[in-house]
Amino acid sequence: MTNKYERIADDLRNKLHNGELSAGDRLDSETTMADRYRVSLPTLRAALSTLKAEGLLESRHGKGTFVRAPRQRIRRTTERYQWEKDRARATIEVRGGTGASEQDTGLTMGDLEFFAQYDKIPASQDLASEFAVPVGTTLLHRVYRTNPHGQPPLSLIDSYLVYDVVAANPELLSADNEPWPGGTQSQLFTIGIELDCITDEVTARAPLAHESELLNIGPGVAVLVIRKKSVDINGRLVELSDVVLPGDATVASYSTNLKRWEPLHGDDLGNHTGLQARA
Amino acid sequence: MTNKYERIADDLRNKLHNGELSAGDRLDSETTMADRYRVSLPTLRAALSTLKAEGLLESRHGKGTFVRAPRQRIRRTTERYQWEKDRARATIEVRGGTGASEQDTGLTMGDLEFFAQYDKIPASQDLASEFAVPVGTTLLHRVYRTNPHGQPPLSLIDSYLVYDVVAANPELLSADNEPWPGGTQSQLFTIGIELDCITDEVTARAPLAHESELLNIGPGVAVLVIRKKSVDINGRLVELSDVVLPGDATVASYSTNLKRWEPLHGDDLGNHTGLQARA
DNA sequence: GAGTGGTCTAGACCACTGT
DNA sequence: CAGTGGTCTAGACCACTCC
Repeated sequence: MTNKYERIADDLRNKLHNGELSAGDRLDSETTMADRYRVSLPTLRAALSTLKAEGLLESRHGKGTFVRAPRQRIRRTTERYQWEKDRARATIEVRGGTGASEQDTGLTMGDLEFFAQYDKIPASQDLASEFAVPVGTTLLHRVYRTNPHGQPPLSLIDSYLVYDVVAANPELLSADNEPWPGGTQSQLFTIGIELDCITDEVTARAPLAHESELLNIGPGVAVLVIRKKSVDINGRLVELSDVVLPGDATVASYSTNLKRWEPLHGDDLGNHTGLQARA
Repeated sequence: MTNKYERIADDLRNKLHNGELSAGDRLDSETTMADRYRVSLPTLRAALSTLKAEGLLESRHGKGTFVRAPRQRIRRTTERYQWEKDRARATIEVRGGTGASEQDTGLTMGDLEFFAQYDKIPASQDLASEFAVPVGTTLLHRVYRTNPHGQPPLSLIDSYLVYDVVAANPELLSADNEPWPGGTQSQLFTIGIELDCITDEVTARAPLAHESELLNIGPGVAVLVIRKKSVDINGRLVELSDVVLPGDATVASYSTNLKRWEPLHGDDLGNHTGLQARA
């Protein structure tokens, strides 16, 4: 904490916590703050940039630096995986407006603008080993963006399938049929695939340049990256999605239900609650 | 991409991807690279800092800037929640060296140095609403750090319990009894609490200054934050942990098993696979 | 046009690492 | 000691926003 810019950042963080600065407020201009703290402009900007990375501040070019309102967090649960499976075989009327978007954002179609784009790519090392196919195997690559009405996207999704597998139904090869009623599991049903298990692998990292631009977050705001792996009832990975979500506007929720304890045996004389082992 | 520092960052990113630079390599000094790219030193440093934020580079004061070896990722699964519950009531001999650390890192005690610290705090607004108690209610605050043998910690854990609830067993009020054999669920068992469900709420953000220092990650490398909520069989939240993990060295894995489809009724004549609703 | 943040420069001094 | 990255300064010019 001997650094000037960390001290300034701490000072501003305090003002945010104790309410001296609150959501939407405009800070003084960079030059006036630099004067006030008696530091040079780049030093003050270093302080601001750490706060921007933490998602506390946001600066708008030509207007000023503002206290960021804590973003409404989108809750992403796994319940919809089962929900989607239950509807995958429903009639077209029931599947209705339920698109692939919902599967990964948890929002309903009515709230969303939908964008999808398909292309064919050769499997990279990474993807080839995930799908257990040779490197270079043709994959169907699907890109999804879902924006709530003109706002920046809530998620960037790159979905991959083995091309020869989905080619069994040519309707699945064109983005023109998106949003597909019932989502990905409904698409897979048309080629006889039933999912058994979906695993989310969650990591965090700094956004790439194009991600921070698309998601409209500062270059320092972290993103949550979910690699979603869909395995069918034969134990084969059939679909893989990399979902990129703004870290400050998302919470991924995962519940684990635990089995109830069986009654303990009366004749078991061990030490079940204490700290010391018996001699 | 018209910025100089982004172009430099892209150029270096390419060299990393095509193998021109590989893990452990030392880059040229900042002044040399600034000359080569014909930019000023601060500009070149801006390029490096974005790559450091992405976890691709790491600089060591006085030595140079190095290509970071992709960190071994620790896999954090939820299986150990059930595993821990199964052993919570076991004899002291069985619980053996299984400490609270394991619950949140997935490593075994043998690999770890253990640090625990307890104190009493009044409930903040946030925690009070989580526990459904009045603001200011006394909580037991437990801090855990678990280092693999002299290395930086893999996780920073802040655990909270309602003080009056755990006070039923005074042994639970002192860090001297850590690591408690069998972990938190075993501790809770001594005061008659059985867990029913554990929910992980996962978000991502930039690290705070002390977090990046403790975890030994650059100030830009994102962290994964897991708020783990343990609910007992009466539906009451009994324990809450905020777990901070280095984003580039962790993958949290969550599996959802799906129920098998029932056979479809033969008399159901709807459109189950096509795209068009029937007139 | 005045004020704002975004980018960039050309230096300076310090702290840390090796020999 | 020389070389490295970490911090800091005092400017400059540009792009954007609002009046």
